[in-house]
Parts: sequence; C-alpha cells; structure tokens
Amino acid sequence: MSQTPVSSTGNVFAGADSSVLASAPVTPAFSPLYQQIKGLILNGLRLGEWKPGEVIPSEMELAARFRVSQGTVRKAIDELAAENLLVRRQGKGTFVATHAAQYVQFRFLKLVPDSGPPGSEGPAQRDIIECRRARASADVARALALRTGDAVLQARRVLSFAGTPTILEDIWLPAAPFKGLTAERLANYHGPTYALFETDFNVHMVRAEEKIRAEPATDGLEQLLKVAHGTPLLSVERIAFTYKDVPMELRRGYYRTDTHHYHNTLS
Amino acid sequence: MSQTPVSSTGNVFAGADSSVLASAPVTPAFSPLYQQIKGLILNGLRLGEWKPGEVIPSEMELAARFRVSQGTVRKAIDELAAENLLVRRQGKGTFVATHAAQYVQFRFLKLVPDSGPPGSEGPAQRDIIECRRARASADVARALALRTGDAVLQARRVLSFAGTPTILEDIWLPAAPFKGLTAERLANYHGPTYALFETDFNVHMVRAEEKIRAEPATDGLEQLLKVAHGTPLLSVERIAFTYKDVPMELRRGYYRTDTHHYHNTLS
DNA sequence: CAGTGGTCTAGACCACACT
DNA sequence: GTGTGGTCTAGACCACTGC
Repeated sequence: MSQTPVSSTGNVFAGADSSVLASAPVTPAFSPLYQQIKGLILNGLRLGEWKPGEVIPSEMELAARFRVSQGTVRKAIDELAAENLLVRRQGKGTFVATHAAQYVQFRFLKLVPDSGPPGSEGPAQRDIIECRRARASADVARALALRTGDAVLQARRVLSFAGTPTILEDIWLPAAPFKGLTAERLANYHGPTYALFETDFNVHMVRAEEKIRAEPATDGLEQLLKVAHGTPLLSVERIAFTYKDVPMELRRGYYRTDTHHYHNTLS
Repeated sequence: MSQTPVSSTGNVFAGADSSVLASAPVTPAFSPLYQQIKGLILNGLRLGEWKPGEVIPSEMELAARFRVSQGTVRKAIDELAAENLLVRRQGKGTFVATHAAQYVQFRFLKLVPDSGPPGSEGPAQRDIIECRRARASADVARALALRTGDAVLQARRVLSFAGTPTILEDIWLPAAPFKGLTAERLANYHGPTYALFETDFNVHMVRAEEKIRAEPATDGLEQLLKVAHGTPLLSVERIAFTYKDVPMELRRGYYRTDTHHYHNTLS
C-alpha cells in the first residue's frame, strides 16, 4: 500500500506500456484509472486496513496517496458505495459498510411479515439446536470451494418471531476462519449473525446468491417449525461471499410463509 | 420541453429563490441540477418523446437544450442507466431500455433451470387458458390503484419448458390502457409479454415488486401443472410499474420448482 | 473520418456535521 | 470555522462505432 501505480500523464494500459511491437493484443486490457484505484481500495478493505464501521481516509487524502485527482477517487468510491461495500455520509466521511449498523439490520433476510414493516415484530428469538465440527460433504465442499472431507462447522437453529417458530436454518462454515465459534456465542450475541462474524472473525459478507424452492416439511422440520407434515415451506439455499467473491458460508433455510413472505424488488 | 430550468450561475434551490423572508423552511427542498435534468429526461420517456429501443439525443445535445454542462447531463443519464431505464452504448449513443432486447430477455423472470443458464431450454411454450374482461375485486383494485368494480382484463396462461408445464400465471391489467388486447395476440406474439405491451400499448414496465410464498397445489392447479394434489408450489405475486411508479399489472404466478428454482442475488 | 460515450483533471462553490 | 462529501463547470483526450 505504500507504492502506488501512478500515471502522471493521461491514459493507462493496465500496467503494460504501449509498445509498438504489441501489434495485435488479443485482450486490449484497457483498465480505467478509477478501476485501478477501486482495486487498491478493495485491497485495503480485504486486508483489514480499515475495518467495518470505520472511516476510510478522505477523498483528498486518498487522491494524494494514489497521485490522482479527487474526481478519480470519487468515481472509485462511487462504485464501491453502489456495491454496498462503502457508505458515504455527507459532512462526516466515507465508512466501511457493516452488518452491525442499525439501518441495514438483516440486510440479507428478505422474509418480512405480511403486515407491517420488516422489524415490526421485535427481535427474533434464536434457539441453537446444535453446533458442531463436521466434514464437508461433496455438496458443501463445492459451495465453499473446499475439498470433500475438509473440516467445517455446522450449526442448526430456529428463529421465532412473536413466539412463532418461523425459520429453521442449517449453516455450514469453513472451520479454519471460524475457529472458536461456539453455540453459546451464537446464542448470546445480540444482532445479526453476520455482525458477529465481523467482530469475532474479521469476516465481512458482501454479497450472496440464493436459490429458492417450495418444499414439503419432512425429516423433522415439522416438529421444529410446529407445522403439519407436508406443509409447503420456502427452501432458501444461500451462498455468502466476502470481498473478492470468496465463498464463506453455505446456509439452507426453511421459511414458514403463512404469516410472512419473501419480498423482492425487480428492476 | 422547449423552456428549461436554467441556473446560469451556481446553485439551484428547486425553483424557489432564496428569499430572506423564508426563515424556517420546513423542507429545505434542495434539488441538485442533475436531478432536475433527470426529471426532464424522465418526462420525455413517459410522454413517449423517445420510445423503447430508440436513441435519445447525445449528451452534448441535451446539455445544449437544458443549458447545463455535459457533465451534469452525464450524471443524470448515469442514474437513469443504473435504474435500467436507459442503456449506454459507447460509440453509438444512449438508448431507451426495452424488454424486446435480446440481451435482457425475461428480465423479470427469475425462474431458471437447475442445470444450465436461463434460456438454455429453448423458447417457452405458451398456452392461453383464458383472456376476458372482468371487474376488479377489492384486492386487484388496490394493487392497480383502481376502484373496486373498475374494468380490468384478466388472463390465465401456462408456460411450458421442454414440454413440461412449469408456470401458471394469472394476469390482471387495467382495461383502459390495454384496450384491444386479445388471447390471440397474447398467444401469437413471440417474445416477452412486456415487449408486446411496449409495441401495442406504449406501456413500458420499469420496476416490479414480488411477494413469494410456498403454497400447495389446489383448485385445479394440479391439473394445469400436472402435479399431484398438494404439491408445494412457489406462489409469486408481482406488481409491475411503469415510469413514475404507476402500477400497471398484477400477476400471480405458480412455479413448479422440481426442475427449476427462483434465483436471487443479494448485495 | 466524424460522432458518440468514457476518462481524467482542476478549480470553484454548496450542503452538512462537528467543535 | 474547519473538514467532509456533493455539485457543477470547462476542457482535453481516449475508446468505440460506423461511414
């Protein structure tokens, strides 16, 4: 982070000089300056130079550090803010996004009550059913970019809203980055689980992909969610990624949708 | 569109002058110039000055028309492009987004096959079950911002992929803007339904909200989708909006999720 | 070649938050 | 007041498209 790619005059060709010899470059590989700056800021985020919730240096400071104009830094930050990695706050500075922030609570939970806004039922009650070490099955290994048989942590829990069990979740985590995670910690932490991951393990979830299906309640789900055998449930399989698209969590949720629904906006 | 809000020097206070008398403005109502320009372009889109698929004037032309700098127009267009209302194409111009474009086919359909990319099963087969005039129920009226009993068009159809009936959809449309829509037109049009709406009725869908639940197949859904009674289906209720957030379609879909799944990206 | 969007810079000024 | 992000401008140059 001390040395920086500087282009004192004009354009930049992804670090390579525009030699006359390179007559037919298969990939022009033109990368705008602001994209390179974006990459440098991303590195700082990934390496923990600035942690979730903290301010990053001002645009002017970054511009001086990277030897570019403030406008170029601005454009880089604009994109990172659009991807929810950074949060701008006028007059205060630019902050590293965090799942602990109150205004984005449950950023990745799209199940909302049929009546009333998202958080209107008070805090969710969490019951940890189990939390243990295990070996990755082929499916789990593929999702987490591990090898079959690698050590993973597996947890199962039930979330209840207003006393009604509504969500059952199975969570798989790679064992190495989450060494030391216990059922007690999961149960006692107040706030989003992804905020716990930030504070205890320096893992910040940035993005996730979900596959959603309708499935009947079987295999003991009926008891845990207190519904009749065969009741249709929403099956939500999620892979969550940290910076640079590294998968760090597999989660399989079963949602009751008799009093809640999954809400999505298309644009 | 002939006269434009011009601020020859510096800042703009939403058209109101900064009179010394206005001591305590409840709403500061500061609106950046580029937001106003964005609104003007939006008006042009809504009024059909430029239709889906067409080019809009170049940034320089718009800058001259609105008497602002090219950079200000650029920022306005940037936001409209981010909202998928416009599409920029370097070297060619900026185009009005359209559902007829091949690269965004089925923009609002998030059901994808379990194996293979979205369109890999060939075109969907469409069977129109019915298409008739009706009166809006209280629910339908609320969704479409109509009054109970107002005239609506209702259609029911089945979409099949590779010969397997996969989606049953009920569609409600306000009768007035869609006057003349027939089952034949719906059945014979090749391409996304929202593209048909653009070409035949000048209605461009911009955004949609979906509520998703798991529900058992009943009430004849079993026969139409060829599944056992009680099979869990994904219930997807969608309200689609045109420019300026005017609701123009209510759609209730039932998706089979034995070979497909609803895919969503969180960020 | 001309025309389009895309990048980069530099400077001025405004809105907002803290002190 | 000072420092932050936010807006606006003007000009130069680059990359892509199509004539």
